[in-house]
Amino acid sequence: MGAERSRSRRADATRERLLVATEELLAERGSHGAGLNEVCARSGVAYGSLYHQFPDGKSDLVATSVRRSGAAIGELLEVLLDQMPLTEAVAAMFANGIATVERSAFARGCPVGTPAATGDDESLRAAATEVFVRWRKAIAKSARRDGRNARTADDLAIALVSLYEGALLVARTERSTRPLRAAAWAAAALVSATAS
Amino acid sequence: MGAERSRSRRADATRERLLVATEELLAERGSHGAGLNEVCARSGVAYGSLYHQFPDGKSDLVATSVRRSGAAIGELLEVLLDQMPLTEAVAAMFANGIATVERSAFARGCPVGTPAATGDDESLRAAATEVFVRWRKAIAKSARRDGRNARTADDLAIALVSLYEGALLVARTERSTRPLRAAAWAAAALVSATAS
DNA sequence: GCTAAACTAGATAGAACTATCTAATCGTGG
DNA sequence: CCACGATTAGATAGTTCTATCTAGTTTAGC
Repeated sequence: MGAERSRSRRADATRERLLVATEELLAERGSHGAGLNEVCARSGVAYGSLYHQFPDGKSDLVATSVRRSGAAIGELLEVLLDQMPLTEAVAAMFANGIATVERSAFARGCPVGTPAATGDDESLRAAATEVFVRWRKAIAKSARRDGRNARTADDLAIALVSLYEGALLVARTERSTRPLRAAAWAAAALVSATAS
Repeated sequence: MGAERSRSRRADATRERLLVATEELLAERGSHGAGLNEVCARSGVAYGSLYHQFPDGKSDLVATSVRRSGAAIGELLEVLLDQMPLTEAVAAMFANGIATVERSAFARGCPVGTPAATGDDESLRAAATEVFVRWRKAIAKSARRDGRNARTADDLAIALVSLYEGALLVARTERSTRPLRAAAWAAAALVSATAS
């Protein structure tokens, strides 16, 4: 799979700036609300460059952004799960979610879930699905290590991802971290309730 | 508050058709993805009528739709919570969510959460917040009846709403009811884990 | 049944968005 | 250090979106 084509340093920097701006906008307004004009304005990259870097246009840019954001969060999650027990890693992820919404004054939600919520585009949907599956697999693996059976571990992992996404959505809507704190508490209760 | 201005039967029917179409589109694509053109096309109502019925335009239409959908779901929830124990009512709500996404072939999510996820509009945000608060209050009341203290009841209620919204989002993204089934299982576990 | 108000219809203006195209600039291998 | 491919810039075309405007139709009260 996908050995990345080598690119110049300059091009990489441009891609990076475009993807950062796209990720922000997607987390704020979803896929329909993220206009390419604003992506360019925020990133300081010219319109033409966008289509050079992402020849398939918006669809390409959005799917790449979702995969990238999702991979970054996934890596963090995997590192945490390797270093500490499930309970603590889950708590850390919710703390991270709280930090995200607070830093942006409740403007930004999840850079994967927010665009996925509104996406009528198949490549976006596929990218978001891959991301959710990766997250879930990492959690399920840790849950099995603690002695849970495969089915319980999977269900727990899926529920934790859903809870995280939902709590970010509600928190951003209500402009309050309370939903995230309540969800973190519930996640902990869920983890211990399903402990072997 | 708000005694509704009396309206003709015809006007009520027009409003109704507009709101139904808007609710569908919002649940499918969020607020930015729901174009007024398509609202009119789906409802068979002319463009001008829309602005007669909703003089403040899209903002007005969307907020009204969110409030209406939210009230309908809230009423169902309240009725269920009055008729059966919390566990069963929660299970019924998740079953209802499964039916919704299946009936629409995974095209529609929550008519409140989906637009809220992408909303940069204050009236939409306020409407969605009211809806979430209503749902949560109904659940918390039932949870307190079962002997939970106020804090636990509130946190449980908030978490259940978040879990529901997140599971709908993930289920629609993955085109699978599995996230909703896992979330229903987790919700039941959460309810019994917090039982007095 | 007639009149006035409420409602509906469809055209249109103006802004925003995606995508494309041409010219200019950069930077790296020979 | 020069020449050529890779990259960037900004203008522009064609859609689609929101909102408004004017004319026509229906409903309800007297």
